[in-house]
Amino acid sequence: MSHRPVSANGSHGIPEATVARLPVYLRTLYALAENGTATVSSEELAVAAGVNSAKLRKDLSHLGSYGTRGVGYDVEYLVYQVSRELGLTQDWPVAIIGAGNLGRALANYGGFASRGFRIAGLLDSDAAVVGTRIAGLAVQHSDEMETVVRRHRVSIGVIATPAGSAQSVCDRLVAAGVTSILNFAPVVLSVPDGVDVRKVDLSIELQILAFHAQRKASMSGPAVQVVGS
Amino acid sequence: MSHRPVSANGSHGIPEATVARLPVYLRTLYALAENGTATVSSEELAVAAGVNSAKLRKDLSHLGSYGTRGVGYDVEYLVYQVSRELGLTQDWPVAIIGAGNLGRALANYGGFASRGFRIAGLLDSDAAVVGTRIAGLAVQHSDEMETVVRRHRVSIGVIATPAGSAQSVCDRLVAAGVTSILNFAPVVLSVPDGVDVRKVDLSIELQILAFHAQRKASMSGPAVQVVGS
DNA sequence: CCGGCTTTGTGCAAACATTCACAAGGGCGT
DNA sequence: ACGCCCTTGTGAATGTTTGCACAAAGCCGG
Ligand SMILES: NC(=O)c1ccc[n+]([C@@H]2O[C@H](COP(=O)([O-])OP(=O)(O)OC[C@H]3O[C@@H](n4cnc5c(N)ncnc54)[C@H](O)[C@@H]3O)[C@@H](O)[C@H]2O)c1
Ligand SMILES: NC(=O)c1ccc[n+]([C@@H]2O[C@H](COP(=O)([O-])OP(=O)(O)OC[C@H]3O[C@@H](n4cnc5c(N)ncnc54)[C@H](O)[C@@H]3O)[C@@H](O)[C@H]2O)c1
Repeated sequence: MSHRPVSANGSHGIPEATVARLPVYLRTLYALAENGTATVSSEELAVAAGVNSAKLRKDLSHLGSYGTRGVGYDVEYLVYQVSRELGLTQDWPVAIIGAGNLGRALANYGGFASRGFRIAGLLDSDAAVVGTRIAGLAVQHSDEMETVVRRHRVSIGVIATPAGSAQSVCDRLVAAGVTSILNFAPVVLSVPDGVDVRKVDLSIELQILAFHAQRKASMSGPAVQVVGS
Repeated sequence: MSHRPVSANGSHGIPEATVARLPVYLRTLYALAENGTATVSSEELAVAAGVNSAKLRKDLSHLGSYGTRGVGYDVEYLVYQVSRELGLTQDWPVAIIGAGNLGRALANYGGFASRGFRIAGLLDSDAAVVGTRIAGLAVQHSDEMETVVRRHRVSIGVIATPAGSAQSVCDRLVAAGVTSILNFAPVVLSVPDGVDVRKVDLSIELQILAFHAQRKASMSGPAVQVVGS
């Protein structure tokens, strides 16, 4: 997903690749903290997070100099710093549009609320679904989208409708003031500048796996190997 | 560049970034085909897929020279070529481990089977769930994992269990012969060389969105708009 | 058959990302 | 108080991805 190339490398010059890894570090740090670990070296943390330790250090160095040479990082302190950088010290109201199979699974997902993401609304256009309660939340009609977004100051919208409705739902969310969208529908959404879209696409992930699986298979399988040279 | 004389280039040269975009192009091409479009230019396809047209052309050039200068690409032919490259001309049996909220949503997901991915098994360790039918499939006990993987020659496994079980499920899948894993559990899986893991993590995506949302908020909010004192 | 128009395929340079390798810094044992 | 040992933070080297810009190539109208 290409984002705008961030106009100027202002005070916040954190590379996109780093931003994408910070949540992984954070999760790893939480696990360590729960485990009673007070201090961790870049090497240990890197192994636990599945990355190279130099990369981890460089990533963390973008947030500031929070380690102690010869010792490592204070787990609790680093949790705080990473959380702050990611904006997790505040609450983020989220609206989920589409209460089908996926929308319901998302609403039921505990890990959702666990990091400050609060479901402010669960909307659907199907009258048969509206009014039912999911995870303690009553499904609202999607006519309420604008109202919900404004009342709860929702800035993050999750699209879990069929592909055909995704763009129009997206447009409405944006018009209502949402500036960040997580899209589960298999379509490329088009949005105005200033709005961030991230997609989660099961089918794409499987196809990427299939590509590599095929490559592996043609290696050890039939004798169709090494032609080039 | 040294001109490799022949053969389609099955040789291992497609950049990872390209591989990740091919499924998007493929989806876009299917939409065009359904729409009756027979031929498409790189510019049109690029816009529909949400990428730069030079990038698209370079991506496609890795598969071979399938365009016609002055005209564009034949949609149907390109669908075939991209599909072949991704390994979608064959069937990929998939096993889903964990038939909870997410596992059930996945099993019910139509787009799953639509590209040659066939659910060969849906497994769970909970006796209360085993035996129930989901999307026409009986949930099997996870003791059957090895049997299912071997009998159906499953090479792609989908992990939809709680985080705590994910690594052990992963180990068993790998031991049984699975070499590609799609992981929905919020943990870093460790696997031997030769095994591919891709993760889908809702929580990470939200945190990335929160980071950018925070930055946007601090732009227009308080007078941080550096203008030069 | 030719010249003009359009669009591909790619050389190249810049931007971005990863990794190595080590000097600088800091704690700890003596 | 000192020096040893460990680990951070980062310059520099290397690798990857992007996007521009344009020559080469194919179609079409005349
Ligand atoms: N289920 C999965 O595992 C899965 C996986 C990957 C992607 N997806 C994608 O996620 C999306 C949802 O999948 P699903 O399985 O939940 O589908 P679903 O059909 O079960 O649910 C879709 C819901 O959206 C509602 N809806 C339709 N149009 C709407 C609108 N304009 N406004 C509000 N609500 C609307 C429908 O009433 C329905 O309840 C689809 O785009 C699907 O391709 C699903
Ligand atoms: N629900 C979501 O929207 C969502 C979103 C993102 C990530 N996730 C992650 O996906 C995973 C599944 O989420 P869920 O909401 O479906 O949870 P869930 O609790 O509803 O389902 C988990 C299922 O896995 C089964 N299970 C547990 N251990 C097992 C084992 N060893 N072998 C086989 N099956 C086993 C359980 O019996 C249960 O049926 C979790 O790791 C969760 O963090 C879920």
